[in-house]
Amino acid sequence: MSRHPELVASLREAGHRWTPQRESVLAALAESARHLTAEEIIARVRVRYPYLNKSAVYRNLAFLTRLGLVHQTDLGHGHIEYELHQDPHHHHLICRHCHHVLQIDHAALATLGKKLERDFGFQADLDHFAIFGVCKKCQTRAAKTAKRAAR
Amino acid sequence: MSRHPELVASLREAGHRWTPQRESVLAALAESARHLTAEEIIARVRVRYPYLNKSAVYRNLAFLTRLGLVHQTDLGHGHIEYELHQDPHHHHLICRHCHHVLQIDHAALATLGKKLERDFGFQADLDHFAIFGVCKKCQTRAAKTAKRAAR
DNA sequence: GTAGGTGCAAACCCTTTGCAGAGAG
DNA sequence: CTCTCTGCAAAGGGTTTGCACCTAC
Repeated sequence: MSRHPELVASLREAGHRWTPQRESVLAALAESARHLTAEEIIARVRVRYPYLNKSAVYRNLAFLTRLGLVHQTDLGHGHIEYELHQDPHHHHLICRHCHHVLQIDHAALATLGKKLERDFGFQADLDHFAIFGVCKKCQTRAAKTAKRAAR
Repeated sequence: MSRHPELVASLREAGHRWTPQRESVLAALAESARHLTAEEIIARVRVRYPYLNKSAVYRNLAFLTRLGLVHQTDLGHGHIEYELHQDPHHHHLICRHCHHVLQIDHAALATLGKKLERDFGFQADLDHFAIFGVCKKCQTRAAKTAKRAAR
Protein backbone atom coordinates (compact mmCIF):
# COMPACT_ATOMS: atom_id res chain seq x y z
CA MET A 1 0.00 0.00 0.00
CA SER A 2 2.94 2.29 -0.18
CA ARG A 3 5.46 3.88 -2.43
CA HIS A 4 7.78 4.41 0.51
CA PRO A 5 8.87 0.93 1.57
CA GLU A 6 11.87 2.04 3.64
CA LEU A 7 9.93 4.71 5.41
CA VAL A 8 7.15 2.31 6.26
CA ALA A 9 9.58 -0.28 7.54
CA SER A 10 11.31 2.16 9.86
CA LEU A 11 7.97 3.39 11.16
CA ARG A 12 6.98 -0.13 12.04
CA GLU A 13 10.17 -0.65 13.93
CA ALA A 14 9.27 2.35 16.02
CA GLY A 15 5.79 0.96 16.65
CA HIS A 16 3.95 3.20 14.21
CA ARG A 17 1.55 2.36 11.44
CA TRP A 18 1.15 3.40 7.86
CA THR A 19 -2.45 4.36 7.26
CA PRO A 20 -4.08 5.60 4.06
CA GLN A 21 -4.69 8.94 5.78
CA ARG A 22 -1.04 9.25 6.62
CA GLU A 23 0.05 8.33 3.16
CA SER A 24 -2.37 10.71 1.48
CA VAL A 25 -1.23 13.67 3.55
CA LEU A 26 2.34 12.99 2.59
CA ALA A 27 1.33 12.50 -1.04
CA ALA A 28 -0.50 15.81 -1.15
CA LEU A 29 2.63 17.58 0.02
CA ALA A 30 4.82 15.62 -2.35
CA GLU A 31 2.70 16.65 -5.31
CA SER A 32 2.80 20.31 -4.46
CA ALA A 33 5.71 22.54 -5.30
CA ARG A 34 4.80 25.10 -2.70
CA HIS A 35 3.58 25.52 0.85
CA LEU A 36 0.17 24.19 1.71
CA THR A 37 -2.05 25.07 4.61
CA ALA A 38 -3.83 22.34 6.51
CA GLU A 39 -7.02 23.31 4.74
CA GLU A 40 -5.42 23.04 1.31
CA ILE A 41 -4.06 19.66 2.20
CA ILE A 42 -7.48 18.47 3.26
CA ALA A 43 -8.98 19.72 0.02
CA ARG A 44 -6.38 17.98 -2.09
CA VAL A 45 -6.54 14.72 -0.28
CA ARG A 46 -10.31 14.60 -0.49
CA VAL A 47 -10.15 14.51 -4.25
CA ARG A 48 -9.20 10.89 -4.03
CA TYR A 49 -9.92 10.09 -0.40
CA PRO A 50 -13.16 11.93 0.34
CA TYR A 51 -13.73 11.23 4.01
CA LEU A 52 -10.52 12.38 5.57
CA ASN A 53 -10.96 14.07 8.90
CA LYS A 54 -9.14 17.26 9.69
CA SER A 55 -7.86 16.03 13.05
CA ALA A 56 -6.11 13.21 11.26
CA VAL A 57 -4.47 15.76 8.99
CA TYR A 58 -3.27 17.89 11.88
CA ARG A 59 -2.04 14.88 13.78
CA ASN A 60 -0.24 13.46 10.80
CA LEU A 61 1.34 16.76 9.93
CA ALA A 62 2.70 16.95 13.46
CA PHE A 63 3.83 13.37 13.19
CA LEU A 64 5.56 13.80 9.85
CA THR A 65 7.16 16.96 11.16
CA ARG A 66 8.64 15.08 14.12
CA LEU A 67 10.03 12.63 11.61
CA GLY A 68 11.66 15.47 9.73
CA LEU A 69 9.78 14.69 6.52
CA VAL A 70 7.68 17.80 6.68
CA HIS A 71 8.57 21.34 7.54
CA GLN A 72 6.14 23.76 9.07
CA THR A 73 6.36 27.52 9.11
CA ASP A 74 4.20 30.30 10.35
CA LEU A 75 4.57 33.02 7.81
CA GLY A 76 2.28 35.30 9.73
CA HIS A 77 -0.76 34.70 7.57
CA GLY A 78 -2.79 33.51 10.50
CA HIS A 79 -2.25 29.84 9.81
CA ILE A 80 0.59 27.39 9.65
CA GLU A 81 1.98 26.27 6.31
CA TYR A 82 3.50 22.92 5.55
CA GLU A 83 5.80 21.60 2.90
CA LEU A 84 7.87 18.56 2.22
CA HIS A 85 11.33 18.81 3.62
CA GLN A 86 13.65 19.21 0.65
CA ASP A 87 17.32 19.41 0.42
CA PRO A 88 17.77 22.01 -2.26
CA HIS A 89 17.51 24.84 0.28
CA HIS A 90 15.35 27.78 -0.54
CA HIS A 91 14.02 30.85 1.20
CA HIS A 92 10.99 33.06 1.17
CA LEU A 93 10.50 36.72 0.58
CA ILE A 94 7.08 37.50 1.96
CA CYS A 95 5.36 40.70 0.96
CA ARG A 96 3.45 42.17 3.86
CA HIS A 97 1.09 43.98 1.54
CA CYS A 98 -0.01 41.42 -1.00
CA HIS A 99 1.24 38.39 0.97
CA HIS A 100 2.93 37.07 -2.10
CA VAL A 101 5.71 34.60 -1.34
CA LEU A 102 8.73 34.66 -3.60
CA GLN A 103 11.05 31.69 -3.37
CA ILE A 104 14.72 32.41 -3.73
CA ASP A 105 17.57 29.99 -3.54
CA HIS A 106 20.13 29.51 -0.88
CA ALA A 107 23.03 31.36 -2.47
CA ALA A 108 21.56 34.71 -1.50
CA LEU A 109 21.91 33.90 2.18
CA ALA A 110 24.94 31.69 2.45
CA THR A 111 27.19 34.26 4.05
CA LEU A 112 24.59 35.49 6.51
CA GLY A 113 24.21 32.05 8.03
CA LYS A 114 27.91 31.80 8.72
CA LYS A 115 27.96 35.23 10.24
CA LEU A 116 25.11 34.47 12.65
CA GLU A 117 26.73 31.25 13.69
CA ARG A 118 30.05 32.92 14.28
CA ASP A 119 28.80 36.04 16.05
CA PHE A 120 25.87 34.69 18.06
CA GLY A 121 26.17 30.91 18.08
CA PHE A 122 22.77 30.90 16.42
CA GLN A 123 22.05 28.19 13.90
CA ALA A 124 19.63 29.83 11.50
CA ASP A 125 17.09 27.73 9.64
CA LEU A 126 18.82 28.08 6.34
CA ASP A 127 16.61 25.66 4.56
CA HIS A 128 13.68 27.78 5.49
CA PHE A 129 14.27 31.39 5.90
CA ALA A 130 11.41 33.85 6.06
CA ILE A 131 12.04 37.44 5.12
CA PHE A 132 9.24 39.95 5.43
CA GLY A 133 9.16 43.12 3.44
CA VAL A 134 7.56 44.73 0.44
CA CYS A 135 7.75 43.29 -3.05
CA LYS A 136 8.56 45.25 -6.16
CA LYS A 137 4.95 45.60 -7.26
CA CYS A 138 3.71 46.85 -3.92
CA GLN A 139 6.54 49.30 -3.55
CA THR A 140 5.41 51.32 -6.53
CA ARG A 141 1.78 51.07 -5.53
CA ALA A 142 2.55 52.13 -1.96
CA ALA A 143 4.57 55.13 -3.07
CA LYS A 144 1.45 56.61 -4.62
CA THR A 145 -0.98 55.92 -1.80
CA ALA A 146 1.40 56.77 1.01
CA LYS A 147 1.76 60.30 2.40
CA ARG A 148 -1.14 60.08 4.80
CA ALA A 149 -1.49 56.57 6.09
CA ALA A 150 -4.09 57.56 8.63
CA ARG A 151 -7.49 57.94 7.13
CA MET B 1 -4.58 65.28 28.07
CA SER B 2 -1.58 64.40 26.02
CA ARG B 3 2.16 64.32 25.86
CA HIS B 4 2.03 64.15 22.07
CA PRO B 5 0.66 67.50 20.95
CA GLU B 6 1.74 67.23 17.32
CA LEU B 7 0.43 63.73 16.95
CA VAL B 8 -2.90 64.69 18.42
CA ALA B 9 -3.17 67.69 16.15
CA SER B 10 -2.55 65.68 13.02
CA LEU B 11 -5.05 63.06 14.10
CA ARG B 12 -7.71 65.67 14.51
CA GLU B 13 -7.06 67.01 11.06
CA ALA B 14 -7.75 63.54 9.76
CA GLY B 15 -10.98 63.37 11.73
CA HIS B 16 -9.71 61.13 14.52
CA ARG B 17 -9.81 61.52 18.27
CA TRP B 18 -7.36 61.14 21.07
CA THR B 19 -8.95 59.04 23.75
CA PRO B 20 -7.48 57.90 27.06
CA GLN B 21 -7.58 54.32 25.80
CA ARG B 22 -5.63 55.26 22.73
CA GLU B 23 -3.08 57.16 24.71
CA SER B 24 -2.62 54.40 27.27
CA VAL B 25 -1.98 51.76 24.63
CA LEU B 26 0.68 53.93 23.08
CA ALA B 27 2.14 54.68 26.52
CA ALA B 28 2.36 51.00 27.42
CA LEU B 29 4.39 50.35 24.29
CA ALA B 30 6.54 53.40 24.84
CA GLU B 31 7.45 52.23 28.33
CA SER B 32 8.47 48.78 27.20
CA ALA B 33 11.80 48.01 25.64
CA ARG B 34 10.58 44.85 24.02
CA HIS B 35 7.69 43.32 22.13
CA LEU B 36 4.38 43.09 23.88
CA THR B 37 1.43 40.91 23.07
CA ALA B 38 -2.05 42.36 23.13
CA GLU B 39 -2.62 40.64 26.45
CA GLU B 40 0.50 42.12 27.99
CA ILE B 41 -0.54 45.54 26.82
CA ILE B 42 -3.93 45.14 28.41
CA ALA B 43 -2.34 44.05 31.68
CA ARG B 44 0.00 47.01 31.75
CA VAL B 45 -2.58 49.56 30.86
CA ARG B 46 -4.95 48.29 33.50
CA VAL B 47 -2.49 49.16 36.23
CA ARG B 48 -3.49 52.75 35.86
CA TYR B 49 -6.60 52.50 33.72
CA PRO B 50 -8.45 49.50 35.07
CA TYR B 51 -11.45 49.18 32.79
CA LEU B 52 -9.86 49.06 29.39
CA ASN B 53 -11.56 46.70 26.98
CA LYS B 54 -9.58 44.33 24.83
CA SER B 55 -11.40 45.29 21.64
CA ALA B 56 -10.27 48.85 22.15
CA VAL B 57 -6.71 47.61 22.47
CA TYR B 58 -6.88 45.58 19.28
CA ARG B 59 -8.56 48.39 17.40
CA ASN B 60 -6.05 50.92 18.60
CA LEU B 61 -3.12 48.71 17.83
CA ALA B 62 -4.42 48.36 14.28
CA PHE B 63 -4.95 52.08 14.16
CA LEU B 64 -1.50 52.97 15.46
CA THR B 65 -0.02 50.46 13.07
CA ARG B 66 -1.71 52.15 10.12
CA LEU B 67 -0.19 55.37 11.37
CA GLY B 68 3.23 53.80 11.37
CA LEU B 69 3.73 54.40 15.08
CA VAL B 70 3.53 50.75 15.97
CA HIS B 71 4.99 47.71 14.34
CA GLN B 72 3.41 44.32 14.51
CA THR B 73 5.02 40.97 13.90
CA ASP B 74 3.92 37.41 14.05
CA LEU B 75 6.88 35.52 15.39
CA GLY B 76 5.06 32.25 15.20
CA HIS B 77 4.21 32.08 18.88
CA GLY B 78 0.52 31.86 18.20
CA HIS B 79 -0.14 35.53 18.74
CA ILE B 80 0.85 38.85 17.29
CA GLU B 81 3.44 41.00 19.00
CA TYR B 82 3.58 44.75 18.98
CA GLU B 83 6.25 47.31 19.59
CA LEU B 84 6.78 50.98 19.09
CA HIS B 85 8.31 51.80 15.77
CA GLN B 86 11.86 52.83 16.47
CA ASP B 87 14.62 54.00 14.28
CA PRO B 88 17.58 52.20 15.78
CA HIS B 89 16.96 49.09 13.69
CA HIS B 90 17.20 45.72 15.29
CA HIS B 91 16.43 42.15 14.38
CA HIS B 92 15.33 38.95 16.02
CA LEU B 93 16.83 35.52 16.24
CA ILE B 94 13.98 33.26 17.29
CA CYS B 95 14.73 29.83 18.64
CA ARG B 96 12.18 27.33 17.45
CA HIS B 97 12.81 25.09 20.43
CA CYS B 98 12.74 27.37 23.45
CA HIS B 99 11.11 30.33 21.63
CA HIS B 100 13.69 32.65 23.06
CA VAL B 101 14.06 35.86 21.07
CA LEU B 102 17.52 37.33 20.82
CA GLN B 103 17.74 40.91 19.60
CA ILE B 104 20.67 41.74 17.42
CA ASP B 105 21.50 45.01 15.78
CA HIS B 106 21.30 46.05 12.23
CA ALA B 107 24.95 45.75 11.29
CA ALA B 108 24.68 41.98 11.00
CA LEU B 109 22.23 42.31 8.13
CA ALA B 110 23.20 45.47 6.31
CA THR B 111 24.64 43.78 3.26
CA LEU B 112 21.86 41.26 2.91
CA GLY B 113 19.26 44.00 2.51
CA LYS B 114 21.15 45.57 -0.34
CA LYS B 115 21.57 42.24 -2.03
CA LEU B 116 17.85 41.43 -1.89
CA GLU B 117 16.98 44.83 -3.24
CA ARG B 118 19.47 44.51 -6.06
CA ASP B 119 18.72 40.92 -7.03
CA PHE B 120 14.98 40.70 -6.49
CA GLY B 121 13.67 44.24 -6.14
CA PHE B 122 12.49 43.19 -2.69
CA GLN B 123 12.58 45.76 0.05
CA ALA B 124 13.15 43.70 3.19
CA ASP B 125 11.85 44.92 6.52
CA LEU B 126 15.23 45.79 7.84
CA ASP B 127 13.95 47.37 10.95
CA HIS B 128 12.26 44.15 11.84
CA PHE B 129 13.82 41.04 10.60
CA ALA B 130 12.76 37.66 11.96
CA ILE B 131 15.20 34.79 11.74
CA PHE B 132 14.13 31.38 12.91
CA GLY B 133 16.58 28.76 13.98
CA VAL B 134 18.09 27.12 17.00
CA CYS B 135 19.90 29.01 19.72
CA LYS B 136 23.20 27.99 21.23
CA LYS B 137 21.66 26.40 24.31
CA CYS B 138 19.17 24.30 22.40
CA GLN B 139 21.76 23.14 19.89
CA THR B 140 23.69 21.26 22.52
CA ARG B 141 20.55 19.90 24.12
CA ALA B 142 19.17 18.77 20.76
CA ALA B 143 22.38 17.00 19.80
CA LYS B 144 21.89 14.60 22.69
CA THR B 145 18.21 13.84 22.19
CA ALA B 146 18.35 13.61 18.42
CA LYS B 147 19.23 10.40 16.55
CA ARG B 148 15.72 8.96 16.49
CA ALA B 149 13.24 11.78 16.24
CA ALA B 150 10.33 9.41 15.68
CA ARG B 151 9.18 7.79 18.84
C1' DG C 1 -25.08 67.73 18.03
C1' DT C 2 -22.38 64.49 15.30
C1' DA C 3 -19.36 61.21 14.08
C1' DG C 4 -15.70 58.39 15.85
C1' DG C 5 -14.63 55.26 19.77
C1' DT C 6 -15.81 52.25 23.41
C1' DG C 7 -17.67 48.25 25.91
C1' DC C 8 -19.76 44.05 25.81
C1' DA C 9 -20.69 39.67 24.16
C1' DA C 10 -20.90 36.75 20.63
C1' DA C 11 -18.81 35.12 16.51
C1' DC C 12 -14.63 33.63 14.09
C1' DC C 13 -10.87 30.88 12.55
C1' DC C 14 -7.54 27.65 12.90
C1' DT C 15 -5.89 24.17 15.84
C1' DT C 16 -6.08 20.87 19.68
C1' DT C 17 -8.15 17.40 22.65
C1' DG C 18 -11.14 13.54 24.79
C1' DC C 19 -13.14 9.54 23.95
C1' DA C 20 -15.21 5.53 21.84
C1' DG C 21 -14.62 2.70 18.11
C1' DA C 22 -11.97 1.03 13.88
C1' DG C 23 -8.23 -1.25 11.72
C1' DA C 24 -3.00 -2.08 10.99
C1' DG C 25 0.11 -5.43 12.39
C1' DC D 1 -5.73 -9.64 20.01
C1' DT D 2 -3.37 -5.37 20.85
C1' DC D 3 -2.34 -0.82 20.60
C1' DT D 4 -2.11 2.98 17.36
C1' DC D 5 -4.85 5.87 14.69
C1' DT D 6 -9.21 7.66 13.22
C1' DG D 7 -13.61 10.25 13.35
C1' DC D 8 -16.48 13.11 15.62
C1' DA D 9 -17.69 16.81 18.30
C1' DA D 10 -16.56 19.95 21.53
C1' DA D 11 -13.22 22.98 23.67
C1' DG D 12 -9.47 26.28 23.18
C1' DG D 13 -7.00 30.61 22.37
C1' DG D 14 -6.16 34.73 20.19
C1' DT D 15 -8.51 38.07 17.36
C1' DT D 16 -12.53 40.32 15.11
C1' DT D 17 -17.18 42.10 14.65
C1' DG D 18 -22.12 43.96 15.46
C1' DC D 19 -24.51 46.98 17.90
C1' DA D 20 -26.08 50.32 21.26
C1' DC D 21 -24.11 53.72 24.08
C1' DC D 22 -20.73 57.25 25.17
C1' DT D 23 -17.72 61.17 24.57
C1' DA D 24 -14.17 64.10 22.17
C1' DC D 25 -14.55 67.94 19.74
